[in-house]
Amino acid sequence: MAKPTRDAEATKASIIQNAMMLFAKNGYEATTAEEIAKECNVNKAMIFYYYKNKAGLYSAVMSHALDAIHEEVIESEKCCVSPLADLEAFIKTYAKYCDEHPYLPALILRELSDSGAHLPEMMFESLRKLFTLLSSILKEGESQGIFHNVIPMIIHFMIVGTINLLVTTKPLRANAVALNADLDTCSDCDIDEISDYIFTKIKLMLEVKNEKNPTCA
Amino acid sequence: MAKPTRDAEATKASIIQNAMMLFAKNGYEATTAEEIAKECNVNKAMIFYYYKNKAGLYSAVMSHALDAIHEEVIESEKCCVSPLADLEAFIKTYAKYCDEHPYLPALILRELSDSGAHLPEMMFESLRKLFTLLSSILKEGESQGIFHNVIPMIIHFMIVGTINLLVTTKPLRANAVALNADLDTCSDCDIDEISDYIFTKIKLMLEVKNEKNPTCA
DNA sequence: TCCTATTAACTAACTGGTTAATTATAACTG
DNA sequence: CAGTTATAATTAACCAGTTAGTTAATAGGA
Repeated sequence: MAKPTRDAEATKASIIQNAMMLFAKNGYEATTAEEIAKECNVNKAMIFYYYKNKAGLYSAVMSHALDAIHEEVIESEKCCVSPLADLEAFIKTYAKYCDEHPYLPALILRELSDSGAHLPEMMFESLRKLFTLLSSILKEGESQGIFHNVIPMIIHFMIVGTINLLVTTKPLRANAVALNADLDTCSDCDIDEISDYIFTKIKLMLEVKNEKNPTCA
Repeated sequence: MAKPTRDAEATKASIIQNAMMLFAKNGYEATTAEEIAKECNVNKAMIFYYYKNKAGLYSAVMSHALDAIHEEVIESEKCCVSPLADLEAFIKTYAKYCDEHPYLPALILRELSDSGAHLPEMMFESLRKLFTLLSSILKEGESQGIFHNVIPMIIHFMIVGTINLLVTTKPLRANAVALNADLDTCSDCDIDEISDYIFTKIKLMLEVKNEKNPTCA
């Protein structure tokens, strides 16, 4: 069937998608309603028709993105074999999703750097769910005696922050190498190497017991 | 001596300081020239007189901030006792500086999440210097056989990213606890605990040799 | 006097948001 | 099923407020 001349769902979805891309690329303030409308060949008024105002659109975009990643991570992790396997699933799924949807980490980073200035309640919820998920994995690992000396909030930012930064700075790092060849910005590292490395290192960090002088039995 | 009625240096410095604060708090686009001018009791035209345009001011602000932190880290680290001590100095100095100047991490995060979209050359240089510093510490440690399996770029983002996020989200995390008491967002952690924890964990992560099965001797 | 610092007033461009009119479509009706 | 109607989707034109940047005039100090 040919696509209908008017299709509310398609229009709404198109607005969300293009807005997400533009918000991520240029930030909230620098992105104009007209720009978004032009990008998806839709009249500007449609944005206000469907999302009331710019803040409403932003809120919709963020919830959409965060819920999507949360679902993905939940999905991959429902196995519950062991805290270690869950941790690995968390890291790798999060990394892979970010790599495939690079606007997401940019949006999250920007929002966090505002300290949630215009962070809608709904979005805050979604962010919190992700943290709660990792937190429970870490605490389970600690109670099983696998992980030691865990501060979930710090570990969470260590994982999520590192991945977000590596994904968002990908073009920047490639550019840096072009300007200065003897600078190793890991610009060739693909996302699998990166998430593998992060998992390996976080694992080490959590598994070793005595922080000052690691001794073996 | 009484402060002169006209003092170019003081005016310039005042503009930089207040602009830094406002850019960090509200972002580049959301900060207006008039707002900055009002904040430092200076005529708006002075901003354009001294910094040509908004982008010029932003560039000046960023260089100023980044050079300051770089100098601070260099200063504390000139001891060169050992890679481990240098690493500790790097982490703790960076963390302390961020805590004392919380606009800096917000600015850096925002800029990185743009992937340096309007990142001026000058500022890029300053960011690079910081990375080069840590990189040389890590490589020295590796060549001395203290650190193992180091990818400087990832470790750099792990350290700097974690600290930046923890500093910028401080108010957000406090707020989260107020809304949901059984959520541990590390809102009471002070910067010394945090940097100590990060150093301890990064140390573990780098010192243990075999990633798969850590063995001793 | 001459140069630098400073100001108030101005403008041209842009932005979020509105509105009244228009079109497509589905539902109803006889 | 043709024709009517109600309503949801879409548009173009517009508005009021804001913003970066300019300019011409002025005041202070060496």
